Amino acid sequence: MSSVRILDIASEAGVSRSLVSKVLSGRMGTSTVRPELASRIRKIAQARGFVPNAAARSLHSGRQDCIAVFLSRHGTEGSALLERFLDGATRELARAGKRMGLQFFHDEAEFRRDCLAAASRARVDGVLFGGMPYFDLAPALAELAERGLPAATVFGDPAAEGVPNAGVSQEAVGEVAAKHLLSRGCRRPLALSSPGFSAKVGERRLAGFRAVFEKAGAPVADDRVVAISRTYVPNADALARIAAAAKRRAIDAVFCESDRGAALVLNALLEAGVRVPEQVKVLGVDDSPFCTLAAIPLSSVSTHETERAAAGVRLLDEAIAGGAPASILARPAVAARGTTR
Amino acid sequence: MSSVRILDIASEAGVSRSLVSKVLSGRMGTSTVRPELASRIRKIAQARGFVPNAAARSLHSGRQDCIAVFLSRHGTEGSALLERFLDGATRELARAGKRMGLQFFHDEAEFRRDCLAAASRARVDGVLFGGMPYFDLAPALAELAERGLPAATVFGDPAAEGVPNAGVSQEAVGEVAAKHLLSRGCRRPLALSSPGFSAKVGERRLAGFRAVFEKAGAPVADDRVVAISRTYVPNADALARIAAAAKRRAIDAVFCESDRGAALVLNALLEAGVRVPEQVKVLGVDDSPFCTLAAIPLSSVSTHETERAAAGVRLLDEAIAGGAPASILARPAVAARGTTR
DNA sequence: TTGTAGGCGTTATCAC
DNA sequence: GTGATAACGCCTACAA
Repeated sequence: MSSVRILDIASEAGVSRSLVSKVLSGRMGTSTVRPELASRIRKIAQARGFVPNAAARSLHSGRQDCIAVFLSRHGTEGSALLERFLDGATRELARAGKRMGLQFFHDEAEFRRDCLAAASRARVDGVLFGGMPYFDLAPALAELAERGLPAATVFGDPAAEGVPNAGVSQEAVGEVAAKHLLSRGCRRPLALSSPGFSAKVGERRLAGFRAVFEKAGAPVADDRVVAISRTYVPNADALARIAAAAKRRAIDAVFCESDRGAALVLNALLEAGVRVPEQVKVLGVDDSPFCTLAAIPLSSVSTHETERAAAGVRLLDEAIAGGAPASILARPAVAARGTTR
Repeated sequence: MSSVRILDIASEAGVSRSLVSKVLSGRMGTSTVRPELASRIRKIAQARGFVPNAAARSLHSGRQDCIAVFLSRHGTEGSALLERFLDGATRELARAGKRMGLQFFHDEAEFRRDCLAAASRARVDGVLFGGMPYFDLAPALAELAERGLPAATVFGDPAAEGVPNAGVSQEAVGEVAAKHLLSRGCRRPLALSSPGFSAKVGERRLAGFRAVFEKAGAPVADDRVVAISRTYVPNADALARIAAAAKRRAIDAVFCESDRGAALVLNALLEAGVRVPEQVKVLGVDDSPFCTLAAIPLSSVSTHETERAAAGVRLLDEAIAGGAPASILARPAVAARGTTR
């Protein structure tokens, strides 16, 4: 019932525990074994389904083989952002046989109370952050560093100096979006821009977007940039103005900073009798699962969340191993669907 | 840098390790301490930020304080099912200071290769299942039992005898849906029914649905039941037939077994010029986040995934502690929105 | 080529 | 009231 130990295998094989340990780990040190004895030991271990006790191994190694994973849920409902993050992260963790202490948080208070309290070297080897933070994590990251806990982030932009991040170029998000719309013949795009969080995500995406259109000889005038709130969703007022602009043919595309926003824009356009994509094309960001369920399947810029999460785990592992890994930057890509056909 | 140990506190307080351990754990056994000494010890521990070493504690207790969480992703993209599951499960795990080994799987092969291999008493104390399984898990559960690993499931229906489940009454899903539509004046509903998995989820939801309408004197004729595939999504053909039925006023409501399906039905109806909800009401199941993003906000039956996941963790904990917890059954509830206004 | 001894940090039993 | 000691299972330097 209880697990098989090295001692059990040693007894059955009539050898010492150390020999079994060495043979099974493959690290013989200064020792040697007769090949036949080694294979007999391995066979017994296999037959009895030996798996090393995680706690004992951790106690010896001084590692917990467990990382804390803190995910901000801010503005992520339905975007599958977290699900994709976890898909990538767990794949990488499972490969390494590591465990995790997963916690979600919605705001700073919750973060300090529930998450930070659980981050100790006596429980985890490091901390991985994901989701969409909307408060400054720098102080928390400094506190973790003080506790000797390595950290890594999977955010669009790095959260603090010295903390490796598996990010995505925000300028590139705007650039690939613009290039895609240009290739579809758009010349008068409207861009929804949110202030985002401290790193000015929105501004930089917008900058990339505008730069491409500018270079193509079709600069995006200020009256075709609509500021939206931090929730990345345009309000009724903004939607009405967008629909009106579309009706009078002042715009031929809408680039939204989120799929939620894009879905709402799409609905508003259709309701106003605007034909999508013939008259106006719509492009979102995140490549959310519900894109395929929209009245017209929604095109969207993917920021490769799954792959970045896996990369984040690897960055953290490097840091835990004592390295000083550099942040990485993923290239976004457009998933083209009905709204930009 | 490295964590503070009991030994460190004992040195500072000028007492033995055992005394510190007893005082901090509050389990004094046959011992006693002077209150002032106890509080001095506690103060030192607090000041130095003492957190017991998880590995050492596990080694002593024989527990890993870690559970395996295996989530089937089958048919869950965008439904937020997994996200909600994890929200509930992690909250409960964090409360108990437990870790988890999370793994996603898509099919049986992946499950056997990636998940089952990681389930050992030497690594985890038990196994929790969630998501939507679409193959028979009974053999796997039997194998876990053989390994002495307790298991619990968070499925609609129990997956195997003797494995506690935090479920939801499938009949009740149909019942609350029917009652809701009845209360909105519907008398000629159409029901989309999928074969679901082995436990005949679809049939039982349908049975509950029909029973309520039958009792209300408006039985659901067979020609108003449309069978759909296991993916819970109607194909183009089915959508066309539904729209046609709606146009000739043969139906006044559509009850879908999933929000994905409901979203597609809604789109098909609107495209065919059917007014929703005036002419036909639409009701889904799962209360997915994208419900609020549909052309008309989608009403949906919630099966309380978050709460059930938390309950699942508690069931598993009971089983790990040696108990034989009974399965529980949640009552679904309707989240009423635009499509059943 | 094989075995012994000791330590990782915590807890529980028992002796003082 | 307090402390010494052994045990959990694994790993490794060192002895034989």
